[in-house]
Amino acid sequence: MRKTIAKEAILKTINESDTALSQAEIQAILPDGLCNRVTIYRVLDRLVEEKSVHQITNIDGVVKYANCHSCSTEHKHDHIHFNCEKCNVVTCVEDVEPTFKLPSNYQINQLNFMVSGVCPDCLDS
Amino acid sequence: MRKTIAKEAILKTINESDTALSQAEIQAILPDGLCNRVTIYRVLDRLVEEKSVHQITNIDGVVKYANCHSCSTEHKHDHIHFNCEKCNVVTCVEDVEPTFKLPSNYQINQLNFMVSGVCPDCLDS
DNA sequence: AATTTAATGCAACAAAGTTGCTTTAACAAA
DNA sequence: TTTGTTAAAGCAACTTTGTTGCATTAAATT
Ligand SMILES: [Mn+2]
Ligand SMILES: [Mn+2]
Ligand SMILES: [Zn+2]
Ligand SMILES: [Zn+2]
Repeated sequence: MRKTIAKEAILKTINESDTALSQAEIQAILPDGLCNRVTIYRVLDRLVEEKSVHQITNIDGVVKYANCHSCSTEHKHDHIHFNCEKCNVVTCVEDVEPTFKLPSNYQINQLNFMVSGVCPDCLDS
Repeated sequence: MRKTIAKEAILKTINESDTALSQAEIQAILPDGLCNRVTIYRVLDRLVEEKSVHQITNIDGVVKYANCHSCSTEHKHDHIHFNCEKCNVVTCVEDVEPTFKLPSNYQINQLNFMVSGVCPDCLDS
């Protein structure tokens, strides 16, 4: 994957954010005119394929992207994600990995665990 | 909520299915011309509000609807859902409820736990 | 049977994402 | 440094999916 202005800016946006971002949110953050909206879609696809970012599907169906925090050895993204219904923010709860026991005759490729409610910040205010 | 032909047919379709169904899938199952596609959207919204069916957001963002199986006392839907990448079917794995420990300063309203991979049926074939 | 109003049908609209194709620019080789 | 190759970007058109407004229909209550 070539090191283009759009790719660098989008990856930087995701990595500097402490919440998961959608295409629309990334577009809003990027300097106006930095790149076409189609380019954002295409760069995001490539970043996911390249395993440079994680993909989360929010409880409302909107796809969000988050930085790979501790994926140096292995690309892993099995923690819980929290969707705040007040501030509409999705965060990686990196230290909370759920446990569950599916029968062994299921082949597991991917997890998407969403918890929705009200975040600590919105609760005390 | 009034007992209409569309509502009865849609609820029956969901209840008779052993997999979760999307609006598009329900529309394909219903007899042609039974009701307008907009009606399906509106009936589904009401069935969810009325707590007659459960709502699941698949890993691809598509919303699916499943019957309330053991919700006579309480409307609860915290088990895992499995998305098969081969047969493209979403099933409720009713007996597998994940455990996780979020800090108490999170207010939890709703869960959406998806596991994606290959289902037992598709594995041995 | 008459009344009320929830529910439906239909058309138009809106949001979100995709595709085809031309042009641009990253980057490697000469 | 120039040249060639092709991935990536821009742009317009399109598709898909879901929503809204409003007139009409039909459930349910009296
Ligand atoms: Mn995450
Ligand atoms: Mn279920
Ligand atoms: Zn919040
Ligand atoms: Zn399958």
